[in-house]
Amino acid sequence: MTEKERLELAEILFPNIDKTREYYEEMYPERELPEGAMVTRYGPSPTGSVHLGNLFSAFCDMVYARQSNGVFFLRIEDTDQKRAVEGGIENITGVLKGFDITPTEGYGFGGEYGPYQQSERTEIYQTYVKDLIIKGFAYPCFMKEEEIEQIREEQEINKVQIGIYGMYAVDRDLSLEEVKEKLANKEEYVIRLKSPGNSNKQIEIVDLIKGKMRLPERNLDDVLLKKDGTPTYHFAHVIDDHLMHTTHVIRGDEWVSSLPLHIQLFELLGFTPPKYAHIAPITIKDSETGAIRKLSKRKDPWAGAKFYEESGIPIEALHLYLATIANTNFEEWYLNNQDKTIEDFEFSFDKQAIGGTSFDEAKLTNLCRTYFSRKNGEEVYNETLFYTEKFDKEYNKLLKENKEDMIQFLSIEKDGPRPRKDIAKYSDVKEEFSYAIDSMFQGENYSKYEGDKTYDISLIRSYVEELDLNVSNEEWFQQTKEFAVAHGYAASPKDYKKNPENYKGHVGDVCEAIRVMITGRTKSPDLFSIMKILGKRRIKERIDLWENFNHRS
RNA sequence: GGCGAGUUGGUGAAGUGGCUUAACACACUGCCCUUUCACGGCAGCAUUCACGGAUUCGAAUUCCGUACUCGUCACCA
Repeated sequence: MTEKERLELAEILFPNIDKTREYYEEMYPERELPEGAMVTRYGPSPTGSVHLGNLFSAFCDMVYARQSNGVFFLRIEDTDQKRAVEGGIENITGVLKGFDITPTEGYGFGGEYGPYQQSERTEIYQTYVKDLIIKGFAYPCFMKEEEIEQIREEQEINKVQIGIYGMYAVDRDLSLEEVKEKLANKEEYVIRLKSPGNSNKQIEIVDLIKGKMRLPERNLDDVLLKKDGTPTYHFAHVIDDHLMHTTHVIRGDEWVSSLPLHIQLFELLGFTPPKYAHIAPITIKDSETGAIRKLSKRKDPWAGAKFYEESGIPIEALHLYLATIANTNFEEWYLNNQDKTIEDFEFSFDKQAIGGTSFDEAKLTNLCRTYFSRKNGEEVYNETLFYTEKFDKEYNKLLKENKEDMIQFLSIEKDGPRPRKDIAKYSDVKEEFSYAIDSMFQGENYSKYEGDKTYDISLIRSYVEELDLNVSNEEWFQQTKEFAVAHGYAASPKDYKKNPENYKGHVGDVCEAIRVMITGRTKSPDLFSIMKILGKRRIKERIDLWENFNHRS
């Protein structure tokens, strides 16, 4: 086709497109940003619930943009209406907010480079396609599905490259008359790229994470515009990331094989391609088969973003975990810089794992424990209150009614250099501090106590009579020791171990009896602190409770 | 099948030719501390980096081959 014919063809195909590329280039000028600022983007499809892997890539986008004073924008990639799910977009923005991964721009966040929803940008894509047709880099292809399938089979038999290219691209060189005729017959068509590539040649691509890669040049006539006039991912990516001035494309590594196409498209359109960073998927070793596979929403509860919120895993702890898988040196840095936060860490692409990252649940749990141990009682109280507001209304009410007590209990052993690590998630508070709320304690009684020891109730009663709660922890323990000795117990476990026959037990046994009676558990934070908060009256009530409970059973 | 990437202890992993008799963390085990549980301290936990070959005075690190794993080969993203 001559240039004149291509011009005519473009007008026939896109009569309603009256803008030019220059129009859009002018509309979306270069961003004015500081030197080295990265512009990243998260481009989810609203096709269902958000996966941990999506969250991870969004997290990376955020972190790199933030540390370089750049821009992190959200773009909804909804070019496939067949897969769209009702409420999908709201779900995405909701999850991002919930996880404190907040774009600085984009769908629902404002910005000058919108619309940030691909289904709203059809005209833009078509403008550029029209331009490609005029330049002879694209053409309408009328091939039917069956036809393509047949070619594919033939290619498989002949063991040649599969796809539409070269001699298989039968509509590549249709004359204007032929196109007009098919159009008149209302034949459906897609717009394909007229690829100038040669698959025997290789191109070298530098990926920020994976390093240098040699890939064959793309020689396939890929689809640019689908039958319904909407773009494919590849085309939309190139147009959008150019117009939105993305500097760093961070995405899953399932895209590396289409990289040559993307590069080719950028070149053909006369754009400078962005830098690419392809991240490996988060994997897991299947507990049954032992095979390494992608995290699956069906099999692994922690694959879905909802899981973290529901089970009460603090967002900040999850960020910590995402940071440790994002940069392999983060974990050690964080450990050595306890006073710093994620924002103080400088992430870099070359510290990012090239192979698949395995999900390590134990490590996440540990991170959570560390997180909680660094929070004071009031913070834990407030955050737990927030969590239960949504997921445990009943307990939420109790927490509010017992605020003063709760904060005191949650503050035990918090001020020292060795804070306790007994909470891993908000939902643990209820169980770990089950003794903190009277009404709950009475309700549950001692049914969860699994020990089989019997304790000397009258001994503990007389202990409580003598008990002085207005002394220091050291004095209290000294007095407890004296009490123990006076009643035939050893003052220390060591004494007891030396001559067990001389004693009924040791101080620890006395303390255990008290602990079990007033908390219903064999382990708890500092006993004296608990007794102080409880006060004598409530301690006595609980001993009565224990007695009644034991008599019944 | 083609193309690309990966393969280091129970786990996550550091490591880019000599400083590695393989860091760090988690888990686990033992001991210590201790009123319980934790926390903390000490010690143990890969003589070896998928396998085979090559280069080199020297390789987990470079090269070739094999195996396995993952990704991709749509008018889905």
